[in-house]
Amino acid sequence: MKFENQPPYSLGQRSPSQKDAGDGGNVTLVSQSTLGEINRGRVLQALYDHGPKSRAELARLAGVNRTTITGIVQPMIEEGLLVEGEAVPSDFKGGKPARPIYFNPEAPMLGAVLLLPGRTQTCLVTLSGEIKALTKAEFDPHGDRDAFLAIIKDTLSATLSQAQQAPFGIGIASGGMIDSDNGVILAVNLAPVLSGLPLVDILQTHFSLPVVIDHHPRALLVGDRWFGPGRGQQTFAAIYTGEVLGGAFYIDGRVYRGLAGSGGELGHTVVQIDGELCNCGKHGCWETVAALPWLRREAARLGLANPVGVTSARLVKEAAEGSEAADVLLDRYTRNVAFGILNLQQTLSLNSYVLHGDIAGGGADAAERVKQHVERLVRKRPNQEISITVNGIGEGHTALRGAAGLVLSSHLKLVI
Amino acid sequence: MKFENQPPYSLGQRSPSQKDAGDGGNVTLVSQSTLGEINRGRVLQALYDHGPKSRAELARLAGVNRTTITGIVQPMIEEGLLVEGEAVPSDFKGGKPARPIYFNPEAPMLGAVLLLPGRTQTCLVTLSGEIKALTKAEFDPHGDRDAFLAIIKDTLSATLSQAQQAPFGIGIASGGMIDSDNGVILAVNLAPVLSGLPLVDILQTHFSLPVVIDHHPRALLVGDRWFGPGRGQQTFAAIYTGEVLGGAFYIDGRVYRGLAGSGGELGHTVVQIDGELCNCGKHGCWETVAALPWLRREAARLGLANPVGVTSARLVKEAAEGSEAADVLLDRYTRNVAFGILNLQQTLSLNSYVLHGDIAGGGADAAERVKQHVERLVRKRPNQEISITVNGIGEGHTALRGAAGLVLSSHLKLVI
DNA sequence: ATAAGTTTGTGCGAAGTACAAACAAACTGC
DNA sequence: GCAGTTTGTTTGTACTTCGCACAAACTTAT
Repeated sequence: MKFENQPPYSLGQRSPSQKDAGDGGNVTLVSQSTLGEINRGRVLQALYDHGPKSRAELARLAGVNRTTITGIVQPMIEEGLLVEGEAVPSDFKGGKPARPIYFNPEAPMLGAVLLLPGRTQTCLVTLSGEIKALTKAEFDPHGDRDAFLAIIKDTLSATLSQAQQAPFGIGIASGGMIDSDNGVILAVNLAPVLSGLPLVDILQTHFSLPVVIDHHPRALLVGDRWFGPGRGQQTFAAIYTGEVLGGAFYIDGRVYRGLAGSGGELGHTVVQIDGELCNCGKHGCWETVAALPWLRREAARLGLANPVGVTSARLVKEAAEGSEAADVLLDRYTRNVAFGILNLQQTLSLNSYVLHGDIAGGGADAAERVKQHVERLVRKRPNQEISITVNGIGEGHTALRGAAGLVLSSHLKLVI
Repeated sequence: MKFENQPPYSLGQRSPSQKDAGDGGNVTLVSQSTLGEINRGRVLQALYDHGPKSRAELARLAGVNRTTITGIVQPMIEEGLLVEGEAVPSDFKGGKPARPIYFNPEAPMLGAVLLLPGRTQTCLVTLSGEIKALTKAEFDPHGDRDAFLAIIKDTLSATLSQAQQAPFGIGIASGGMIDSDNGVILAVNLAPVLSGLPLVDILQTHFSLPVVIDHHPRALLVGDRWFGPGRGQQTFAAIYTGEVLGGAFYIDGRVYRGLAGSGGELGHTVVQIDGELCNCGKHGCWETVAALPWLRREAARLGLANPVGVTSARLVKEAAEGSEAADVLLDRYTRNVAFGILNLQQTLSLNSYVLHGDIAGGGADAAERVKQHVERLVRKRPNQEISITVNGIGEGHTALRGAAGLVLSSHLKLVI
């Protein structure tokens, strides 16, 4: 038959942003090789989420045949990524003892770099999250690009020289605007030396290792996911407050990036249309009312001592000691933080938020205040409890583990 | 070896919302049957996105072997879902003529229901998007549940009786708060008779057909995706303005739902912390400044004639005729609409927005104004153009096609 | 009219991966 | 020592994609 007299297959006009892709465009079939990779990644992810497990336990968790699991894990045992543990006496009457499987401590490690304006840290991270060979350095944020590259290469070389074997790759967490698809630091206002730097290509060429980069809040999220309170969760968000405000989300088992890593600019969502001028040029951004500059300016207005040194941790402490001004300011600040989380919750229903940075410094008390404000604002849904926690691990360490986790995600295909 | 002396595999405490799932929890491996289903769905999706294609063309698009495509499509031709078209003379010198493949016009159709307060429409939709057997009915929004169920069953029966064979299933688009996982209408403020109704189970039992339900803006999105300006796109959003404001997003090839369909309550994200009281109980929601109530109240304030009849279409027309008040009001209104899109863009970088409802009634002019406001507010990223279009198809028809598309998504596994 | 060249669609066997069943190994309790 | 149970391994089957060769159907040149 002829395919004529059919209604046009696009009944509305196509929008201009995405006309037909070229050959081999967005049609992706899954091959059997890909199937194998997907399943290997999911087995490894299950070990991250559930800890050491035997083949039979993994088979039960996945609802598949024991021989399927053996077929998946045996090659990884043989190549040294996984190792078999000692037999565990059974909980049952009789029964062959189970042999749990987990990551080989002698497997290659992961390289990690944290890039902050003017300073950098590098380290190695084991597959189970231990940090080794931590090295720190400083650089001139307005200095010469070649000088910076020499410093970063030297610092990384010092770190990598302490590994017995080549790591799987190097992950980089950086502030600023990052193009994570092309591995380029687009702009860092506080460290112009970094702006425009194709750091991934440079380091890949220099070290002959895979290199991945993402921006700092997303690295925090990945750190939460693999080694912190997000472990085993399918959906949650990381929110960072400090001099600036940022966030990232993990949705249905994937880090949300948006096009070229541009998603998640939460600090510049607007919560007060006619609010104060933001440094991005707009008015009333969430960052203008939920970051340290606002907090310190209000502390000065309320007459708190040494306002430039005010932090959430200090306010929690002073409120506990009876200071009403501290209590009032902390309440207003946590309410402002809550507005952005409310908008995120209304938009995406993530239900679980991990706080980092200054607000995390306020501990469980600050988190509980934020949670109470969010619950007052969000319309309740059946069976949907909102969780707001803090990541109690030191800031640099979460970001470094997160940078390492970027390598896990891309190299071991732990996330599909 | 023993797995002792290892760092605890959760270095931070887990947040309380999602402890370890039960057996068979969130570990999902992919089997070869699933692989086949995924690939069949992707081939069908490619036909939706690209129109009739031959096996060789599909193989090129997907980057796989021609025998792979033959193995996938032949069973669907044999079972009547697809059909081979007439040979198309080659563009080349020589070469066997290609046989394009597309949906069989005699394949089963899709059932669709649109549920609005007090009225309903049902129809059949062909796989290529034609609407047939459209039936309308009214019901008492405060009436008796059994009376309503009788009306909906009768209306659907009338529609389904005009199909030569049983449709694939029935999709329902409804206003209000919907639990799309369990198929329950949780609450509809303007039609209390629907609140708490497990409509999916009721209709599945009555008609012995698969039934799916989702809320109205998401059905609009699905309609855009399969049959409208979203066709072939991997990422875009649908925004609906009217008496209320709502939206939905399609991200990386999937409809975003959030837990039990709760994501996407865009109307109740806050854009003005100390703004006017919203009917949800909060202050300053996007809906309070970007829906018809605000528009009509401001029209009255500005002294426009017949303010209760003001719409975007009317303002566009009057502004074109020289009314400065209309022009000013339209500009303020499109700016308010732009704030919510700005926040969505900052959060998710969707880049492509399809407008529905009243704002779409303002046509390309209103869309262009919204776009200009958004572009003034959003910080430019390299290679990221923002597109804002309107879906020019009649409102009811997009939603009905969207309801039908819900069946496509779930029954034919066109979206993974 | 025939042959060369090209593209599409089909047939056949190989490869990769999961599944089912049976069996061996390793235990507990009687 | 044997029955019962669980874990891990072996063997063969099933499903799906891939590679290669060949048939079919055309255009162009001789």
